Amino acid sequence: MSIQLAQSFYECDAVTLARNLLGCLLVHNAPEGQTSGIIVETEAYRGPMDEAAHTYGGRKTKRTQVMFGPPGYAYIYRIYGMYDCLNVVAAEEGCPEAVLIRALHPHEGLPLMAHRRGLGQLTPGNELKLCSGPGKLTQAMGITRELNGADLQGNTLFISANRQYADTEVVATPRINIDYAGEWQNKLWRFLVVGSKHVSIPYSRPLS
DNA sequence: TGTCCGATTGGT
DNA sequence: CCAATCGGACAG
Repeated sequence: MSIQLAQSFYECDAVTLARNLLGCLLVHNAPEGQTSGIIVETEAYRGPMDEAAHTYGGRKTKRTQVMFGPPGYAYIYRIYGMYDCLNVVAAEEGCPEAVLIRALHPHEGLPLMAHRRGLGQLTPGNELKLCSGPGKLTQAMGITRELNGADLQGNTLFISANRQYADTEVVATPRINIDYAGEWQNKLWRFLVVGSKHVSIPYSRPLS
């Protein structure tokens, strides 16, 4: 039995939240079963000033609407016409910041994850392919755009405290695939757990 | 309405 | 390196 993170946990800037979400447990209760995983990789996207963010320049559209709402809600969008990406809304209402969940260490429901990913049976060799990327983890956990705007205080999709990582166990790198973002691509706003084999792009060396 | 392109992934 | 595949953002 796990308890949802309090809404106050999300009431901080996206960079802080991205760091603090490492080690927390993401849970999805679906009709087919429950799946969960420990968050091992995140990226922060900060409101109007961040050229990489969907809300750059204060763009408030149908898609980005939930980012302008209160913290602790799911912002889920479709990318490349085929994958859904899960974000957690941060900061406060009217301040459109969010954290992209990029990778999980699978915890519960691994056979179901393997099935949803189209990998057939769960095997030792499959395990690293389940949730090692933003598109993979939503597919594995059955998280779709139907859950866009979901309240993370609910019982369907939520995050609970699990373990905490010390700063020595965490690394910050530039964000992935945001070449269009000018100088903002240099911000060290991607956070990963050092040594985790479940991240999207493995950490190899310190940046400096 | 038309065009361009993406906070990705998997295969060549 | 490149195709898949389609909704969002924006120009006209």
